[in-house]
Amino acid sequence: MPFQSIEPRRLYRQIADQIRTLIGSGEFPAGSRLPSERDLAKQLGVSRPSVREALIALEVEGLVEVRIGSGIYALEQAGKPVAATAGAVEPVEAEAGPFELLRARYVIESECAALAAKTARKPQVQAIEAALDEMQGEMQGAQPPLGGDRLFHLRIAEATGNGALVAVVKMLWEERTGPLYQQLEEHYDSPALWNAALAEHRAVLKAIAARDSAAARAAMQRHLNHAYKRFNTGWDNLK
Amino acid sequence: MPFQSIEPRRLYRQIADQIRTLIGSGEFPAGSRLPSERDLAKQLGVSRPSVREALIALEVEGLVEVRIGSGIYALEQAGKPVAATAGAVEPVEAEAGPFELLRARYVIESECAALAAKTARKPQVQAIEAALDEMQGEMQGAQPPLGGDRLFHLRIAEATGNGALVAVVKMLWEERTGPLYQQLEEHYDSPALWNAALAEHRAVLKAIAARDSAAARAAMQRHLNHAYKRFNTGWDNLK
DNA sequence: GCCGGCCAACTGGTAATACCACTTGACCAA
DNA sequence: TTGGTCAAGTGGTATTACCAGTTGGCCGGC
Repeated sequence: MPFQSIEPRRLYRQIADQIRTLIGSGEFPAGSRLPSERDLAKQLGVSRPSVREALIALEVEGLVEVRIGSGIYALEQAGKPVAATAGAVEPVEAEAGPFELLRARYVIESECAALAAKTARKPQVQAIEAALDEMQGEMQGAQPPLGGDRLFHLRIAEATGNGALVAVVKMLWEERTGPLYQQLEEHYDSPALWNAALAEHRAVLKAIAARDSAAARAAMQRHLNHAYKRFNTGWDNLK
Repeated sequence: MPFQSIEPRRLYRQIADQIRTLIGSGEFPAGSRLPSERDLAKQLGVSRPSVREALIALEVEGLVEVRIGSGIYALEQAGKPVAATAGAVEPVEAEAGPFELLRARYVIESECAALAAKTARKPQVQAIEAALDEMQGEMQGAQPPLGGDRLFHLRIAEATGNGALVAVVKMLWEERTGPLYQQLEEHYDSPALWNAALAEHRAVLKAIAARDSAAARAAMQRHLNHAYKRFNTGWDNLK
């Protein structure tokens, strides 16, 4: 019984999503003026306060600028999640956002696992175990174990004792909130796949508990490699 | 005539600032429930819609969580620079900020160099060379070649073709702005040390240009290891 | 013709109010 | 103990109104 938590997304978020999409798709180019709050409310069939709430959310995100008495203007999207970090040189091989992230995690988290195997003590190992337990608990509740999954990877980073690495892993994980990612999550969301992920997690934990640095690195590499492949099939299905 | 633009900060921002301060000062500890929207409006002397707008701004920033029918709750402040990322478990080996960062860079940038050796093409190699030239130019001007140094490491990350890795390297570099770091920079700032760093950079570049992945990794490790030691002597001198 | 000021239309800013849906906890009955 | 109901409190949304700022056109004067 795959109950997915009933979560009536609040109106202002739905409105913000729509406007965000319109800006992203070039419907409202950077610098252009959007319709007035009243017009937006009318066109969207919602009240003006709701539109205002959505606009404030977008303003905080830095997507639009509100000028009193003048109107609402779309802004340059300087700080796109990650991809927009185009350097002075053209990219070598363009890779879509989610896959970029997974490759980066492959590189970084494998080394984290290797390091953790050297530095982790009992409390750290227990913390990782607890994350696995939470993951399993979520799965028994027929929920996608996203919380436990995240916790597992963070705990390993924490076990390195290096706050900067924790911050990096956390940062990469935050990127999973993008819309593209969420579509892929759905393809990923089957009990069989999650069970596979859980088993791979256990292998990583086992290597860390055994202080086997090379094995921990290899296990994490295997895990993220599989995740990459699983996403890839989901990607193909989307097209 | 230092006119500062008359900018009547919008009400919702003022309200958000106040609440943000209260959360930051521990008045509303993480997890605690804030007064209801109606109470906040009454206490602040503003209307409820304005309070709602402020709360939505804070919600987008990740400072509070709004639960329908229940109330508003202060959240953990996860996103502080780096150090405040105290995990649920006590750190293994406490390490001061700058050394944490260098260790993290050691792990991550070594792999970046190894990857770059595989993926870099001529334009990327030339971009790295340009960064070295800039570094050398700054040194001839008797300046600490911070700009060129940063550029060198960023160019290597860009040469991997992975935007996420670029973002990570950039993020770690930003942390160099801390006060503690700057004190150390002074100790680091001698022509002899910078010349050593430049030579190490060249070794990395040579390996990447030669498509030698393992050598690139080793060269970068050597470089950051030396940086670590140089900082360490500076650290001892401080005490 | 050109410049200045005025004014009206439009825009966002804020407030007040009302009603709905949800959560919570107390209370009560089986 | 269990479950159910119910009322109070909470956030969600809509409606309405009015204020204050911006904008652009109009019209007078120079």
